[in-house]
Amino acid sequence: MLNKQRYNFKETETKWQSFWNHNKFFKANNNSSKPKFYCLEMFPYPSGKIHMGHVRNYTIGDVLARYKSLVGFNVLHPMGWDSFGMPAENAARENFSNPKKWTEENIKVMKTQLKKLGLSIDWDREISTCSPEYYKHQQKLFLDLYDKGLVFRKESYVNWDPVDNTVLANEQVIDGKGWRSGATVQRKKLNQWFFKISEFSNELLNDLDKLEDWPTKVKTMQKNWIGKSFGCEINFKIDGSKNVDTIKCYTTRPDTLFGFSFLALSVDHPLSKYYEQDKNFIKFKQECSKTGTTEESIAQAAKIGFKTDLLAINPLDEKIKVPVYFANFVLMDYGFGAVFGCPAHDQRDFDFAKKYKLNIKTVVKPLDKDDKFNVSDEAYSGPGLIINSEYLNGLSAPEESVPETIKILEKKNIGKKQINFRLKDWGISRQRYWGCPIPVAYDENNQIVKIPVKDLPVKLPDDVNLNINGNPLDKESDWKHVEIDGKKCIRETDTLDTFVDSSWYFLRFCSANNLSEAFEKKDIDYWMPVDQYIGGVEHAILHLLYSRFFTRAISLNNKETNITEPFKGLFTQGMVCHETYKDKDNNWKSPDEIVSDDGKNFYVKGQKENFITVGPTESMSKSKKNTIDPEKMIDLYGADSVRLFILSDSPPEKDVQWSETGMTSAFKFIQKFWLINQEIFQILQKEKQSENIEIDIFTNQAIEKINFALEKFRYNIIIAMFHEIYGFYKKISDTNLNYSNLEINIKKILIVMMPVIPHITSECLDKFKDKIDIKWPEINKKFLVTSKCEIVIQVNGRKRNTLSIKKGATEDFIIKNIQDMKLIEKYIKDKKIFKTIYVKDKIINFIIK
RNA sequence: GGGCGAAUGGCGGAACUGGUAGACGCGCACGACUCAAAAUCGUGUUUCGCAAGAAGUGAGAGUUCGAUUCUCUCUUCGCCCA
Repeated sequence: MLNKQRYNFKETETKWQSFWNHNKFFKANNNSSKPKFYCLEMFPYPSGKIHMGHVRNYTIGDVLARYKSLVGFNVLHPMGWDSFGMPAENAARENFSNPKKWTEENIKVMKTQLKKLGLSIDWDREISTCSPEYYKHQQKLFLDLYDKGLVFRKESYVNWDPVDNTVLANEQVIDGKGWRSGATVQRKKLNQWFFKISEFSNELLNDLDKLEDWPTKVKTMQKNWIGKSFGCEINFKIDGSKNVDTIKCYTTRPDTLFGFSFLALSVDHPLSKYYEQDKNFIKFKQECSKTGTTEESIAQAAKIGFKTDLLAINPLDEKIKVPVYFANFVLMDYGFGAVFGCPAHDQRDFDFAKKYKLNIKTVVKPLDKDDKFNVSDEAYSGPGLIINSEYLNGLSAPEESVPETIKILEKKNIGKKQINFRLKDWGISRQRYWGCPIPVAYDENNQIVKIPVKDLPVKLPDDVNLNINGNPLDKESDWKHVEIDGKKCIRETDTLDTFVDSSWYFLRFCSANNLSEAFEKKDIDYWMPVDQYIGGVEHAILHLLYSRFFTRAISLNNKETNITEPFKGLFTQGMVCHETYKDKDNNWKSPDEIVSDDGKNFYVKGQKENFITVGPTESMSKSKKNTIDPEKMIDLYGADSVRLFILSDSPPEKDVQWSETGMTSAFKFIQKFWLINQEIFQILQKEKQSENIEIDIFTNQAIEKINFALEKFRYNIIIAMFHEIYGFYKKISDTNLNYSNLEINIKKILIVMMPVIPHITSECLDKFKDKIDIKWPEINKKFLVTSKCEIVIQVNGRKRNTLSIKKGATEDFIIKNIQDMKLIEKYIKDKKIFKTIYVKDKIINFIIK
């Protein structure tokens, strides 16, 4: 009898992981004649432990990388750590530790965890953005961009916490209040560093069309973010001041000029200098500073204005003069810091006009309304026809009216067509310790001095006092004071936004071990672009846009590199979700804190009376306590089982629901699969029988389906195929006959299962004495076409029967067969067939009356 | 408010260019093994109906011999932007 052994996943997985490790099995070769494939998943932030989102992300990538490698590509599949950032600083402050130590410990833990998943990663290329070996190159790149004029300094607003005396990131502002102090956040001007991303607005927009392997959803999001608008600038003549003749405005709706009722300026508009002595204006400006810096907070804030003594003249009708205000909803960053107000057709202007009792004149009517249409409760911003506008009347808005108005303004020489972008320059200064130091200093005249390349990297000081308000680097006087070329200077204490670190790490992977340069031309030429980038959709805008910008910025005026798009293919995976639980006191409970006797009603462990309310399935988060620890799952069920389950239930781009039963079912499959492999291996030792063509047919068809699913990221149907494969080979194995074509086919099956469950398949393949070259099997097309087919017989489009018949039959032949067999007799009895539709080898449809 | 996407059994989800709806898994039911249970294996499982049969892919219309698939309107949900 068979000696059935239970599969010891721990032993087998450890064995293969150390085999891959020691043999550097996944080392990518920089000098290969093979075609390359660069497979990259978004690198993790080392927050402590890996979570299920990582497991899903890296499993998806690993399946692809292993598949491509088996198909014959030279695969680059690296991993690194996005290791600068605030959480390290916060954690260190709380634990009186050090961000560096905290980060390095986390990396150690998470690396071990990732290795337990059996990922096919070239660990020799591991990078960490917080290491000086990484950021010294980044500092060099920063200086290069500075020399190209793509880096500049300007005054800009930050979220200021007046209690903690510190700058807050947008996500640290919750309902307009500081996350730690709870103080109302103010806007404060600081001199900050920027990347001139706006220089590439047009390119970044137009080149989206080239990205065929990106989800359209992401492309649209980027398009909207860049926000190209067509409009015009208008010079409004100003009455009532010696200081100013005209004010320049940008608008996308010049066609509503006859509805013009006020002109609004940003408090930072150059004109504000004439009001700085005015107490009321100072008070107003202070009031404005209470509004946050995000677009959302500005949109939600109550609209307030400060009326000046100026009057703006309507360029289309000089008799009309309207007041000029300073207003809190106008930003200096957009247009020229001045907007013309047309309350009837812009909700913001409408709110403002209501508040200050300004004229509201309707100049556009919806198509289904008559000329007496009047805006009353809210602005109308939809399409329509122009009314109440003299010579513009009757034009369709906006498609005819906008260009026509621009033409008129241009003729009068008071305006011109202009294109505007919503995309603003990228502010990269952070008033934080745990980030890449900006490699510049300031001399005694406060002039910028670049740190000489020979002095790079500018290293972060190791031990700093984090328990102070503001940027810890400001207080490091030893570090701050530096002598450059004999001049006494003070270092820049701002550090770089961590998005900078991740904007070029994919280039570094190509030459990860080159100590002197960030990357080498020949490596980039070979590996770039990333063939498949995989990550969460939450990075669809910023990270991807910044990376696209940075790649272009590096290539600008650079003879060495001329790449523009870093990521040829993009795939965004869904989140991992789990049910949520609350106890009777409304506290979140984690899945391992609760138990059930009947599988329906849950209570808190050890407290039978404390019943649990099962909440909706939501993405795993610590705050809702609905997380599952991947390492526990790997220890309990093994990496292959976890990989199998995380791919099995939903298509990768959709959210997947974690379930204990799903997990155990994957585990059971691995066990069953091991047993059947043992059985088949025993059978293969027996005397050979004739061949069984069904095995070839099934196997080739299964591989065909798997190939298709792999190319389209339909990984869940691969898992479904695995179950079918099991079912088929179970039947074969039950015959207990060693068909002469069994061995060759079972080997093929083991290979195509490798990308998903690499450990168990490696172990099974290893049992065969004649070690085969493990390559992705070719499909033998002759097994894909079968000689017979089933014709569906329909009557009036409804399926009534089927007919199994040789392929290629004629319509007459089929009709004869059907009539002979009386297959559909009762449906066509006493009826007349007046039409027959026949699709060869598929369907025959009788139309009767 | 705008943009994008989705909606299929008790549940997660299959169905390539319009051509047998519900693959595969979970759950459930029954059976085998067992003193019993768990585990395992087998069978069944869209709904209504004893059956013949009928209905059926969010709702409604349209195109078609034939629509989960294409077009239009609507509803609900999700994501992003405001």
